[in-house]
Amino acid sequence: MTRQHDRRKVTLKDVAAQVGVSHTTVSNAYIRPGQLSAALRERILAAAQELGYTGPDPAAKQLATGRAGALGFLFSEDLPYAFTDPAILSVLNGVARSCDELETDLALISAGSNLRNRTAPVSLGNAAVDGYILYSVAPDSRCVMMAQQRNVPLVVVDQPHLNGVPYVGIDDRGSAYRAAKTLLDLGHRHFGILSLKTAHDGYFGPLTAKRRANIAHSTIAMRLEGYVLALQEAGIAPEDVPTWEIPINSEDMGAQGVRHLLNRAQRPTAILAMSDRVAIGAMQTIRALGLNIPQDVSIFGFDDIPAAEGADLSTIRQPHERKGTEAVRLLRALLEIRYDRFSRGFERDSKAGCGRQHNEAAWPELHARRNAIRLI
Amino acid sequence: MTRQHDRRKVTLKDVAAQVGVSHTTVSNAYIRPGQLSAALRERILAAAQELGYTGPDPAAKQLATGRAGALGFLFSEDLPYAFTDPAILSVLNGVARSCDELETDLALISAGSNLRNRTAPVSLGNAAVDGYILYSVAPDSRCVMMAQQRNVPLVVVDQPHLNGVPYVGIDDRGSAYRAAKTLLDLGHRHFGILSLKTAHDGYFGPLTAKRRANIAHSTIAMRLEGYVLALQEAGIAPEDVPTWEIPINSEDMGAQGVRHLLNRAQRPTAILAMSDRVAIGAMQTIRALGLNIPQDVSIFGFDDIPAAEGADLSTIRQPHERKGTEAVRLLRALLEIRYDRFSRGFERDSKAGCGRQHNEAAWPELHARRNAIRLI
DNA sequence: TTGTAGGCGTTATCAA
DNA sequence: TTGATAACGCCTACAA
Repeated sequence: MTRQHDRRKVTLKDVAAQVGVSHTTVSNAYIRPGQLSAALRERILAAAQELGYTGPDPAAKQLATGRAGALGFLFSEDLPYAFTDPAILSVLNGVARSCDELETDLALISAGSNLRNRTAPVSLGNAAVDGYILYSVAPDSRCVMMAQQRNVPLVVVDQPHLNGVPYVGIDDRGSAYRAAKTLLDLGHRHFGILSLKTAHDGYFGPLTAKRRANIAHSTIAMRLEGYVLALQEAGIAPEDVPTWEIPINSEDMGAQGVRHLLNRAQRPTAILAMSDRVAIGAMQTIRALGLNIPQDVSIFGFDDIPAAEGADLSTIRQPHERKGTEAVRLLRALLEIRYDRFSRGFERDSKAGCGRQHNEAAWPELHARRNAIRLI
Repeated sequence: MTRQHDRRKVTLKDVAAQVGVSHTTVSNAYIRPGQLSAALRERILAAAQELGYTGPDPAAKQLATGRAGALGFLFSEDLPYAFTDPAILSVLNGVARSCDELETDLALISAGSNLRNRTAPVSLGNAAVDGYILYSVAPDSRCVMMAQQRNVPLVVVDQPHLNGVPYVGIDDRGSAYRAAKTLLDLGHRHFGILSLKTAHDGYFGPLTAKRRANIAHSTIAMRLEGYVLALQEAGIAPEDVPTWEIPINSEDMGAQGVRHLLNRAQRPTAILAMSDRVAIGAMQTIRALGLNIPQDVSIFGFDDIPAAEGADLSTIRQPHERKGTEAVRLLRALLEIRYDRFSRGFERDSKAGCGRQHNEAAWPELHARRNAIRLI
């Protein structure tokens, strides 16, 4: 039967026929060079070359072995945004580096444009991957459901609260607490908070109580908790701390948002920003308003992106790249267990290496730079 | 036979058995909903849900259909570098956006660490992709050979000279010519050139005649040609134009390299830099030396990365993102032809849409900003 | 509208 | 050291 393929692909069989051996032997020539004589292998490779055989077909190999040799990285963000965010890029960088070392392919999948209409990208179901790294994807996203349905190992980064799925991330709450504490220790009593988005609805405005109770991303929730906790300990009520939510993590949004914090009778002397990009944007506005940093207003960021150092911004350092490498490492561990189990035919303790892991061990560092130091 | 898989995967067959239909019908339920009654489809989907069937296995589907539904993007650079280069990121962004729209997966493959030891990444041969986009990969690289061996459609970006492979890129020579011409028209007669790497050997030094004759990346060669052509037309001999080669496209390298151009008896009044990052770095050094821009030294960049505007740097605007979308578009066209040919069983003119394409039509724009304007 | 049969290209098992 | 045979899970032309 002719089938749909007119010009048939060169296959193992063709090579086998040419050399006069079985296709198994040809397969071995590629996979287990030790299983056949060097001379024969030589002949086979030569014949393959001559026939234009390009090596085992990935799909067929994958079907036969059950492994794709690739893993997927799922973004929560639009790609256009993701590729401008230094923090995301660093994580991705770590992931890519690890994949490179492990000779594993990396498939990029963006949930971005699908978050709003709540439909998951088809890629998610189709991608030839052995497992997924979910980067900061809201747990209620369809993407997460689809990824789980794939029934492949998962690891989440910067987004816990997925049962039985290992998690890589820092102690966001503790870090935020330390940021606020640092400013408190410098004598500040009037604070303003610039919060990242609590939902995917493009909201720009005060963080209302209702929104505060329904924060989609736990990293945001944790940071907020950390700030609030420190302030409460100092006798400052959360209601008295103006908090502005911005929909996009960008300098521009920070610049706009901070205006609403400064523009009030009791002007804050200290700003807690949930990211460095936001903080850096805020600094521009602060200066544009004729205020001095840190004499008039102190500011504290989060992430320690490269630009933070140039801006002399105090911040929390995250080991972004290591988050990526850790995620790959965890995923690999899960995969090994899985394949091991299948090949040996026994059930291992499914908790081994699979349970929730935090990997928070003293990762974040506090970097107090000039701009956070209150002089008076 | 038990095979290696102990806990067998749920397959079409299982669902079919459960519902009491053939597996073809189940397949149709997923692929051609119109081919069966809505009620039956409903029953099938319910059964699938119940049994934990996660949908057609990607590998099996790929083997049966001959398509992976994914394409590969091959970097010439180390990933750590690639993810810091605004120009590359923009291209990648365009690629990713197109893939998203086409519901196609995107596999990232870095040739970086393999360029030196001249071995291609195994991923290249294993990746489940229908075609490759080669981004600025030297044509003599093993990667290119491997990619060609895969016998899948290819598109190259910023790196022509691959026979029969479509090419996406701007008119680098013409653009460089215009950059140089702009400075000439302003009255400059003493130039210095900051060249990007001509080989992957980490060389930092004057661009020798020998190196000039063996430039690995044609974009570099073209830009150099454009500069030289314009200068020659103005009666300036190439030998009289100090040219410094730097191994990495970074601000730091630009800052270091320009020192060697300025540090000579006849100090150049105009610097031609092959990238904005290099130019921006150079500007720092120029100012650090107490020289004014553009009064003492004018400078011209290439790329128009976002930072160029802030730095007030005159430059050549490249449509980075569109390069990415164009590459995907071309690749898609090739794939359609290929599949079409196979499925219809006739040979189309293989030149149709396959030959070299330049897509240069008036893409680059010249952006002359303040810093290139000579006042005297 | 549904089912049958064959094929996609490879790897794994086990016997020779 | 080599080879026959059976999966792997799905798709599709064609027959019913």
